[in-house]
Amino acid sequence: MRNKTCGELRASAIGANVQLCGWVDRRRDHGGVIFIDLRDRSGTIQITVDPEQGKDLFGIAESLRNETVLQIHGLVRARPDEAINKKIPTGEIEILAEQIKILNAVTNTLPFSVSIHDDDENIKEELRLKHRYLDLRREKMNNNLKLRHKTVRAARSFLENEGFIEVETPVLTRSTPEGARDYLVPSRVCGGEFFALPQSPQLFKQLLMVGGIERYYQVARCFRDEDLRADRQPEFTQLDIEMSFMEENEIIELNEKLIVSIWKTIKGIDLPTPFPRMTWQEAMDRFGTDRPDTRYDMELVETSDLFSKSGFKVFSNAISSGGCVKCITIEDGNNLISNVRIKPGGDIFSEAQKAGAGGLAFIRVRDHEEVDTIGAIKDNLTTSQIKELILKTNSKPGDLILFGAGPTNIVNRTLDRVRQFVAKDLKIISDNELKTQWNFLWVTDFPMFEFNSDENRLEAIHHPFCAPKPEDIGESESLWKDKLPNSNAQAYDLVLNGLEIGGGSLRIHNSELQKTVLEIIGLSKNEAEEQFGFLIDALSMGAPPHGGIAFGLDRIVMLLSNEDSIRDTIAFPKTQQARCSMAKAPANVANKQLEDLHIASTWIDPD
RNA sequence: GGGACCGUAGUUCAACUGGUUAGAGCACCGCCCUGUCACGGCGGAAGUUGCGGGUUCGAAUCCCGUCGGUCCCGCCA
Repeated sequence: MRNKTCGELRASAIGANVQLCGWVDRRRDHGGVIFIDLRDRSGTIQITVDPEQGKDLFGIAESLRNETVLQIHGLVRARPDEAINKKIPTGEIEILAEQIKILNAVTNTLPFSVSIHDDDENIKEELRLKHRYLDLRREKMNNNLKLRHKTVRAARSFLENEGFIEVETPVLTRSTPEGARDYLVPSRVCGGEFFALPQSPQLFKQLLMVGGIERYYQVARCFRDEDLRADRQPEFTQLDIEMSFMEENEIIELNEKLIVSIWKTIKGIDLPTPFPRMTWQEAMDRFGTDRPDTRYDMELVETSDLFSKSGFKVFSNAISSGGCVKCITIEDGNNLISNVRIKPGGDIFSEAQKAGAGGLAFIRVRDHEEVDTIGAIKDNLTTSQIKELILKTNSKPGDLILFGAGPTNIVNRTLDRVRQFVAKDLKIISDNELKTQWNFLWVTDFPMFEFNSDENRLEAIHHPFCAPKPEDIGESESLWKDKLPNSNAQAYDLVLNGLEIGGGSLRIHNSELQKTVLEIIGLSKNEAEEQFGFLIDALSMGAPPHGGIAFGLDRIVMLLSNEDSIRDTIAFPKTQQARCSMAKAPANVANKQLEDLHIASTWIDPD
């Protein structure tokens, strides 16, 4: 149908007869001469329709509307000097139309403009999702999908060179107790039983290692039936990787190279390596989170020593009951942030509250080591304490110091949140830096478990297949059960600008150790056997040491394309109600279908 | 499950503390225009103000409910 694309033609093609296909991006009708911007995936080019080419041709050109699908036969010719458009790549030339065939007319009113000229227009997402096919035709979305493809291709090509093979794993699998809520699929053949869609191919990729694949990857669709966010979809894509006979450091280094090659391909950037690394403990101490945004400072400073004997009860009580007092220093905060904002009712105060903090103490540093604060604090501060605080926080006159006091996890959560809120609010990183700075960080040495107080049991931080640090559990099997709860895992997350973009670990390849871990998270022997028996069996039949990682592809593409939502990187995403407003899914099904599946709905329509 | 914000011609927005005929750009329809490129000019059509209820002499505006969308907490790696 075509022998050239719109965007590829240049002055070198002058004199050629070409056939093009595409959409009418815009039509400019001068009565005598008509210009059509014809658009395809590659770009746009101007089609000129001259009345001298005949009434029929001109009549067709007059009837065209935006987004009409055309096939054009024409002659590539130079534009007159004064009509050259330097703003577009094809601006030196135009196509003199000799034949226009309407491949498909637009008979419906368009819900929004697709034209590249309107690409920055603020179209409601509701509409975009309903008519996603049109939305995808827009330049921005078209480019995002191309960028996504290039990202995957770069990963595939890198992994190919490193000896990885792509293996598909089942989408119909079994439900497992840990982690997110499963999407379930009733089995017709096995009445009363259900498949679950995989939250990740975790177990299968480990079993591929036991199967001697040694190096596996997959662009894997994963499903989690939890509430949505801007960066969370019920179905999302992981770049899933697993390898045998690799130590933690070797895995990290290889994955770092993978990321470097992706950024080189997509952005043309040579990322400096090695990426910085930080233990989980250090991340929590210095930033209050396991995924610190290291593009700016404002680090958390531990001031418990200073206030342990303070007469300010909020501080001293926090410490005596096992918690801590930490603070962040906001440079020039005295000018930038008013008391209204950090006192009850203020926006910064309520950020702290949302994190669970009871309050948000503050000290304003003035000249000559004087400070301003509330009376209750000031009355209990000695001159030497002030001196030490200023020294410790490295603060100077004009700075505002904000305090969190209480249980350590709440203090960390609070100050992390306030730190991010203030950084965004004060534009401590400029909009430009936000989009051009790539601060990668490996966070390592996660604890194996954390206590779930609701269920009164230990819970795996990543998942229950992460291997502990060998030095933490020792050689003696009989001590594992006691040592494991306080062990760290050989687990690592890759953090980029405060977002987790991947995470992985070495896996347990010893069946006894695996049994012990399952026991610690509260599975009985029977439950462990029932749910993970196949894994434990496999581990006892010559499982190689192995480990891997999974990257959140949607998030990576979101960052590479400077989008704020992963929906803009997914061709057909779901709304926040996990609904597809285009296909109108989910939807009711016929009773017969339910009968076949041996299930009945308990749903009662509110109407 | 909870909190916040949003919903007005096809679309993007406007309409003061509630006030009588709900406006404008683009798109659409008609006419004019031979070098534009976000072409231009003249004219026209286009509305259950998401839906339901309430308050009021009077509701796009205030209140309640509901549906849809977005952001966030819980949840989720």
